[in-house]
Amino acid sequence: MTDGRIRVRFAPSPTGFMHLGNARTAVVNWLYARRHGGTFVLRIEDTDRERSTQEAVQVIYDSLRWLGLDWDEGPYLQSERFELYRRRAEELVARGSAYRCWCTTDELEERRKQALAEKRNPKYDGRCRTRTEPREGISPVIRFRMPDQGATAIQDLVQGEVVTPNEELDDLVLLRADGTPTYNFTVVVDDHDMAITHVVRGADHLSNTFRQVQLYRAFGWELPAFGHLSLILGPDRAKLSKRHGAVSVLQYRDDGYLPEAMVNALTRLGWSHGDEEVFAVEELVRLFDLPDVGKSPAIFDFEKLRNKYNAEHLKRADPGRLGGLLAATLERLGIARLAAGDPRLGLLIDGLRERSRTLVEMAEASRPMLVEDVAYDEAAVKKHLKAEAADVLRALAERISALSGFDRPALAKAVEELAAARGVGMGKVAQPARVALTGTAVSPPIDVVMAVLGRDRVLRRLESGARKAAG
RNA sequence: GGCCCCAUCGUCUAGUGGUUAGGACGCCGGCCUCUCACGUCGGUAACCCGGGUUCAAAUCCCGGUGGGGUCGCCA
Repeated sequence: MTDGRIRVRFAPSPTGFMHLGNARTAVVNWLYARRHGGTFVLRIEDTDRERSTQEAVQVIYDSLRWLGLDWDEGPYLQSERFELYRRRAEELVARGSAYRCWCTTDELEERRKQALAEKRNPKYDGRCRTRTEPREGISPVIRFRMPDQGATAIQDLVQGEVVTPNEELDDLVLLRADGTPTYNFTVVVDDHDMAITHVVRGADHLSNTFRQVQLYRAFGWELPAFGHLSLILGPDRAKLSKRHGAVSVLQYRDDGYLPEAMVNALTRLGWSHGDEEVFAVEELVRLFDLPDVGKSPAIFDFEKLRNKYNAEHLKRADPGRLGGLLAATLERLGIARLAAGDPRLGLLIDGLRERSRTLVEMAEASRPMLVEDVAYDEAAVKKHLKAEAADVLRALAERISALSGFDRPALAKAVEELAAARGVGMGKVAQPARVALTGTAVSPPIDVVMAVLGRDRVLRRLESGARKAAG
């Protein structure tokens, strides 16, 4: 169960927001490390200096922290390790496994286009493999000499055995003309240097893996285990991308989702545990394992995240913690500022957690009970604040003002007793009261509404409602 | 186009040769009820197609079809 030697890493490139696919990869790596008592390493792959930004690095930290995925090592920044990669590249050149190439990007682009037009494989033709003299005014790249015979096989923890012919692999660039290293090179050097035992990433990297395997061999390094997770697809069945909208992890935080719901939903793509669907993070740590992950791609079901995972985790979350989150949401939405210990928070959580699917919904549902003025819904007024309701509301106000306590049981009792005294059902009292108190026909139980509002507001709103009903 | 991967309700999935093909989200209806929810009961809906193998195939094999990934001096 515990293997301290297991080392996994999450190695995103900081080129924008962190989307659900990256998040899933991070979650799986983290769960795998935690389950096996291993080490979770964070490495930022910022070798592309054009596209990498400091803000995007911050987004990665924020996203991981929000999800609760703490890392044991790092963050390592590849941009701080360029000298190391350069030395490694020269090492390969010295061994004859890599060579300098003076072809320009324009030339390559031209050949690629032509190959595609002739329906040939657009791989590098290897014309610089034997060239030794430089070309005037062109700084060369360093290319890896890929074997062009045979085949490369990998044993993948998720995908099983996958084999590809080596003629598919072309001589990839290790170092660009400006001396900076490329992804396929740094990933191998770093995974080796950082003693990564399990490389777990998205299946979009599967075809790169064959190239990387050849790099490991050229260096004479031991291979890590690989696990390629099938991709998360958008509703159109294409790889999840910006086009699909609402795919940034932090967007879910802002939309009122709980991180554990997110982790739960992401983990359940391709993985299951009998008929159980809702898991606490600790349960996932105990139950989740890589070999149990299926390999068919999955479409992320945004509706189920909301209706099932988030709704369920909202019901299970600690009320105190939820109170804090709700307070923050109320403030952010400009609805109200409630102090941490405000007793209304507890009442709102009790009254709303089972009727809300997100924190934002909860905050919006709290609004009528927290703001100064009642916003009357015309249909609700028309239906429930009829002439005969005026009397009921005044009678209720009378009972409320006579109350010595102002807690939920006392308030519920006041409403029940009024209904009984009048020989009518609860609905005849509670519905007009609900509209008078909140302006709408839908709210948490009436005792909760009154407890949150407080005596003064209740009496004031009951009177306003009565006047409105009387016409 | 080459190479690689995938294929059970609309979606996430259970299933590992013999099941009335199960669960969940959604949708529809009943019950509960101060509204809305929650809960609960019931319904709707799937094994991509074609060949094999076998007494028996959603399960194994082959082919097809469909979908996806990848083919950068991006990661």
